[in-house]
Amino acid sequence: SVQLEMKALWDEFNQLGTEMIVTKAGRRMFPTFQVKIFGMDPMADYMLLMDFVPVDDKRYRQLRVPSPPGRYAFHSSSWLVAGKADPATPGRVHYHPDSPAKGAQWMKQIVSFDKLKLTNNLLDDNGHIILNSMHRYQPRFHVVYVDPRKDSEKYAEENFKTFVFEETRFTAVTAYQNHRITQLKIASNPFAKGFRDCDPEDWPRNHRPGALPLMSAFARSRNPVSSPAHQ
Amino acid sequence: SVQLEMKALWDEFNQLGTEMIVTKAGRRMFPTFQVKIFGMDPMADYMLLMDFVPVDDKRYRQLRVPSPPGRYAFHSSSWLVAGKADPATPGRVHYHPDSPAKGAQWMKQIVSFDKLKLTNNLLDDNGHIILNSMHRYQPRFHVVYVDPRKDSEKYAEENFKTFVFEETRFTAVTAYQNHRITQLKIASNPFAKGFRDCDPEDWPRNHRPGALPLMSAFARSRNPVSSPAHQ
DNA sequence: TTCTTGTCACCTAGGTGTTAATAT
DNA sequence: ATATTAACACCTAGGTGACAAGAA
Repeated sequence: SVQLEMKALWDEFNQLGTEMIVTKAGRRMFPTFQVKIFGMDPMADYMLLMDFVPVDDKRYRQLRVPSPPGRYAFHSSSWLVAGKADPATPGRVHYHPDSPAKGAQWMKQIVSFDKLKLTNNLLDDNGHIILNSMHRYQPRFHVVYVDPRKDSEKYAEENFKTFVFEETRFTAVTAYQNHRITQLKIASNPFAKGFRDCDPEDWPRNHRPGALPLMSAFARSRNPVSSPAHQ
Repeated sequence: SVQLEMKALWDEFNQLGTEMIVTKAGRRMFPTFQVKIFGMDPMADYMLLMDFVPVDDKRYRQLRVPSPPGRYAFHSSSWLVAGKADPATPGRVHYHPDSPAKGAQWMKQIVSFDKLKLTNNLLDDNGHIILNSMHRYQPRFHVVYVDPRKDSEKYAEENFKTFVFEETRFTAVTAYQNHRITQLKIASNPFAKGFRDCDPEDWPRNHRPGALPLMSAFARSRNPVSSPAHQ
């Protein structure tokens, strides 16, 4: 059996509609897909891998609602269906880099897929997972028992187990659409700490271009949802 | 067969008398021990590992010669035998973290032992290699064929191959003894770039101690010991 | 006196969202 | 109008020798 790590965080993102950035060079997922594994044969070899399947055959677009007077941008609200899915991307698979390894090794600590990267480059030759932007995907986790028997191909069915956590579904995007997702990423991803503005210490400091005093809430976000007190 | 990478650099260090820092927390080697491997069975599994054996049973100390007037320290010259070796350290072994892997995998690129760390902490529990400071060591590289036969222990001898490169010998130290070794490390290790002072570009900038004008030597130190010009 | 330890500024290496410019 | 790209400041994470203080 398999237990998803950081489930609470995944749930929080999923409730808002998780988005994952895809770039030409490849972008890691956040949250990272991590699991605890139970019930393996400690002495047997296993391969661990992930793939991503389309949740539906739709292409999405964001409904942008002009903000009320006093806000300068748009308020991203809900996703609309923009049409039928683009042609499917190459169905790549990501093997956990420690594969193959013994069951004991896999079970003794959390298994983290933090080397996995997502790209929208159909011609990617770095072995990254290729996804269509503005499409929804379901990550899947597979465990393959490395069968020592000569005719192991015959038993592929029973040596293969798949685990799906629906709370890890996401929309692939090239730029965040939902400002709340952006804020949750900034709040929870250590690498985005530079964009937090509620840190109790080391203020003031250098700001971004256009960041005036009192305006910083807006300078930091393209689609501010609510800030009653500027001007 | 096995080919040592960066042999020219190893030779350069060896000519001066290579020193490797050991710390409580563990310090990487520089140069890093890296090899190219040939002649494996591409489909067979191998374990790759390193260990370190004493070159002799001596403890060393540095002969320090006072510098000529105008220099503020000592000029380290040659090593003297300080007596018999200290009690041997636990003879640990470092498995390359990709072990076990197929011959094809090992041969298709340079194998780098850059995760290997040296420590002088006899109680180390991070799995680092434990060495005695002021003693000389010879790194050894071992290839173990993972024998699929049930009675593989019987064939341990023939499934085991050891490679020794004498130019990788070094003295373990807690602080560099030979200033030329320090300079060569600074010149060739990217992580020590901050201590180079002959960079052809981006000058002027903050200098190192000893680099004139005269005062900059002290600008870098936290607790200037003697600065003729500041009260 | 000689060797060891702990802390530091300064790097490498690479993961963030931001932003302006570009593409569709 | 919407989506994508590329450069960027700002982080995390961790590898350097220098240095002062401590230990033997």
